[in-house]
Amino acid sequence: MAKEAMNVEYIEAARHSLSHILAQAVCELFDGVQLGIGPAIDDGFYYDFDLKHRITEEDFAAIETKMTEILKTDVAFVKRVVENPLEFFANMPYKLELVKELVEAGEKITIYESGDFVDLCAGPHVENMRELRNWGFKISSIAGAYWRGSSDNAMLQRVYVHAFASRKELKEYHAFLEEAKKRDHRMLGNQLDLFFFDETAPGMAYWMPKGLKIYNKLLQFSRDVHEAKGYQEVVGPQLNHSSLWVTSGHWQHYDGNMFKVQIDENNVYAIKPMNCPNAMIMFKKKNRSYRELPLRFSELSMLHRDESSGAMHGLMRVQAFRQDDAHIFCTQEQIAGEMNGIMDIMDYIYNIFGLKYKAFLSTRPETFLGEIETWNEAEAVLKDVLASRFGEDGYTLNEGDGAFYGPKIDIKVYDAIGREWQLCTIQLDYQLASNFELEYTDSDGKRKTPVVVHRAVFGSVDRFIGVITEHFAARFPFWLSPVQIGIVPVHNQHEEYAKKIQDQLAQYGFRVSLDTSDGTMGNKIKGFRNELVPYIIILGDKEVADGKISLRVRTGVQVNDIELDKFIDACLDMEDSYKIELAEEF
RNA sequence: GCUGGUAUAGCUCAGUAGGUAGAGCGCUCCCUUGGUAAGGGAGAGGCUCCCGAGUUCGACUCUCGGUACCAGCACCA
Repeated sequence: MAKEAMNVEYIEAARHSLSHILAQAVCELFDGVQLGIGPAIDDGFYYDFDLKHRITEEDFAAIETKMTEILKTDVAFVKRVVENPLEFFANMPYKLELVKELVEAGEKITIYESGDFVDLCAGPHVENMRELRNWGFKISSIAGAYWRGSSDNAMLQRVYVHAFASRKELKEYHAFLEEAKKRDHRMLGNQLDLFFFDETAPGMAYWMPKGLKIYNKLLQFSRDVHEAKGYQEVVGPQLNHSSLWVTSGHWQHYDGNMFKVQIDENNVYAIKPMNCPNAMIMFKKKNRSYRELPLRFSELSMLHRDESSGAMHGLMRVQAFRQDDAHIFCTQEQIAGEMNGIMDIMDYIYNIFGLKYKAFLSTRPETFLGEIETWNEAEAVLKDVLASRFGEDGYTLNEGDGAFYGPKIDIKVYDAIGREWQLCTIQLDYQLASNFELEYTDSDGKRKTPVVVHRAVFGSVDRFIGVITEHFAARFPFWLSPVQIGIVPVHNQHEEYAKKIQDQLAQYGFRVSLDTSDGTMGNKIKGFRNELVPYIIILGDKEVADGKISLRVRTGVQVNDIELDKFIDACLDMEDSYKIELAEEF
């Protein structure tokens, strides 16, 4: 490959070439190494190994040194077709498994040789190791990884390496990771006293007063938005008898993820992991007419899911959480309208938070329930909606990735270090309504089964708080800040005036904190700044005399001689229109 | 669940080649009456150093088991 083309393909080829160097280094340093695979990834590459020796961080330096030595040999990467691949790879069980499949598929088997090292590989590679001399690389971690991504297989040792076209870029990447660490919502949540976890309730957050303020603000926001869009909020039982879960299919398909409560020998209840079955029961409570459709039930109830121990991750993956859930009962003809309605809400909400997102459409899997025509029709509708909003190529199609009961649209956003999190999900369901024998009377007097749409925009409210904590680096917009305004009197003789200002602000419902403790004003300002309070009002002789206020904005801007009314107007504006930026002029 | 790692004061962390433990921040009190990110001093706080067993005269330190958390894999109908 041409070196001058430092494009995505070249970078991938270079990273992949480096993965061969890594594999060669590991083979030279340790005995009995069996090779798995070693692809390029977003920030470098990895290679999977099977060997007796447990690779630890202490080995990293030696491996890196060996890699550098190998690179200095200036050896070319040479591609060759293997004539008798099954013999060639006879002593390499993992490679052999891959080769067998390739041979069966009628593929030619190619290898790349770089000096003494040979690896099964389709390429492409750089031409010569010389090209990699200036690359910056560093082993980042070692972790277990299942062969071919299946937990039925052996676990190999995966060595992750960060690799960039220059040492400078590598350094910049490490700086980025450092920055990202500072945004970690688990650290910020603890530091700012928003939430925490206790060993006695893994994956279930304790929400402290300041964190709960954010939480409740989001719930209120969600309620306001959805009520305006014709949703009606409901609440179903937290604990439901197993018979309900048998009807819904969860007992059969979601068994391992439900917390159960044994009442007596014959009765087991499960804490709900989802709201849907309760929504079905609420629909079924009375005879429904087509005139009621689309019927939109929203629900913000607590959900519990028994997750496997390694899955938990701060607020991003928890065992107890709330979805801003809703179930829409509609006709097949109403699907497009409902989809657009949901996407409107999603777009409106994500814009308020300044979140960039990506859409994914998952279509009919191999095993599915229902009529194939219904599926095709539904998928066509979803594609239309997505194409009209994002363009034909503006979304990702995951063929065959849908649930067995219907296709779905997922929306993903990214956290501080680029980890991907699913927030919004919209799922069409052709199964649940018939499981529960839901019907409505259509205009022709016939009884018909409604289509069910499951949807959430925040996804999990808890996860959403995790994402926006990192997104804003805990510098929340004015309307979401637990404490919006801090007041620091220069001297305690100014406290009376400060109290007056506080009262006036509180009249508008703003969350104001007046610091009348013994500390110095420098310390008080420090306190509010560490708390990331949007505005600090400082009041001394000058302000008392003029009847005004002076302000320290979280951005660092200092503004003096402000009339309180002007400041209040600005605050009301930020509050009512959910502004992200803080006003700096009054 | 799997592989590897971590667990010491409210927080961030240090520490003991095995002899019951420290710093900074925070907290309390005193002095300081101060104009935009750390004024000075004193003090309290661990007595199960995550939990349980074992080795030992003696375990926070070593061994084994458990739990939680961290990185990754698997999982996320």
